[in-house]
Amino acid sequence: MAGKKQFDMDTVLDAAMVQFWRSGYADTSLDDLSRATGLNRSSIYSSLGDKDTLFLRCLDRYAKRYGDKFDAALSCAAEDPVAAVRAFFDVTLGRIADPAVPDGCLMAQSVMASPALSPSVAEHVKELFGLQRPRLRAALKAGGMSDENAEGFAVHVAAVNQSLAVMGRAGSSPEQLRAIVGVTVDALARALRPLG
Amino acid sequence: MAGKKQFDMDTVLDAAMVQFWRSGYADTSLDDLSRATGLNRSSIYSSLGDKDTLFLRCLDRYAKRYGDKFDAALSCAAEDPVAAVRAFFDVTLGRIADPAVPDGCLMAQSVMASPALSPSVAEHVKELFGLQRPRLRAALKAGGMSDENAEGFAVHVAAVNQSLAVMGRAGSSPEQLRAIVGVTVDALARALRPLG
DNA sequence: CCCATCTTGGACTGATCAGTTCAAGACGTG
DNA sequence: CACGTCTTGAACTGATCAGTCCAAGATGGG
Repeated sequence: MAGKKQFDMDTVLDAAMVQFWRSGYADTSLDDLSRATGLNRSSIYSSLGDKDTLFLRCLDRYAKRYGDKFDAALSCAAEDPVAAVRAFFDVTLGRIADPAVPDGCLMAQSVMASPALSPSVAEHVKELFGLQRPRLRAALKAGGMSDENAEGFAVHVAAVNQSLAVMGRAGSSPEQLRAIVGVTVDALARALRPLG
Repeated sequence: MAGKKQFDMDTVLDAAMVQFWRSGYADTSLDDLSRATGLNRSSIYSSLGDKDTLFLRCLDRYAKRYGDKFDAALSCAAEDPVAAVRAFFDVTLGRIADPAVPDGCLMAQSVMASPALSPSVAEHVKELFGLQRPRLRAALKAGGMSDENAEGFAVHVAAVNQSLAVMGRAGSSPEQLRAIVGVTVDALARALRPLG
């Protein structure tokens, strides 16, 4: 059965990430990971490391994948910051609406569960989670916002964006999620057109 | 050692609630609960039921305690809806700042972990979590807001309020948390003074 | 065609989990 | 003072956990 790796690393990491994403770190056993990836326990250990190591890989994978999408959404911030923030929220709304992927947010639920994680993993989660605010601040400043306003809106938008996953998992409808971001986008549009 | 109950039920329920609040359902073992409450396993079972039953009691206790505070904060909505929403957020900000109580939010983290809970418990969590929105909607309508605006702001405020617990657990400072609610309160003030 | 190498599957370990059982013993009643 | 009742502590059960180990066997180089 062996001699050559019998699996595609990307496929396996995606499957593991989805498993952690759906059930969280504590409620994902190695048997769950084995079932989800199709790999045996010893194959997981030899190829992906122990549970903490694999979890960190999945966190990084998640942060990279959606971080890139967030960056792309915000890339037009200099020309149209309101459209950029709208596109930013659309990344999350699209992810929540995507039936191919769990609802919720791996980062948000890992942060919430951080007291139960090992300290080093918890620290890593918070670092990745904290990347969102500077990303937004830079975009808003590029869009012409003052330092102070950009700081305040950045943390607000990051918070609202994160809340969508919780509200979605709590059963809020897509319309309700759009209403949540609508208030923020309107406030941003007004802050950027103080003369309007 | 026995013949009469050796503990105060309120004290014990508070201790159990705090334990679930700090560590979540999955990462709270009966040994943890036994240590936190000072009660033996069999005493927990005979007096408080099994883990699910006790968890439900703690959820209800949490929802009642803070639900009452939220109601009190919103009671002045008819006269001053902006101050009411500000007071609403202050309940959460005060809770997060209170060192006597864990950061995070028992409801939010239970919702996030709901796929790992038993279906009936998950359903109960979502019901309790969903009480926030109608509470806010009624207050905003009492404050003179249109049905449509009240609905949108209610779900937005509920989302932002929930996000404070996540952001706080992720390490956001009290100033950042205030900035998050500041954007929402400003938007609300503007929506309520369309002629200003 | 053969052998060294490496993946794989499954069995195993010790720890911990939720939940049960029961004897020991403290209380209140008579 | 004696007895029934009820709480309590500790031991126990079967399941599941993360992590380890090793024989079986497929592969590719020589």
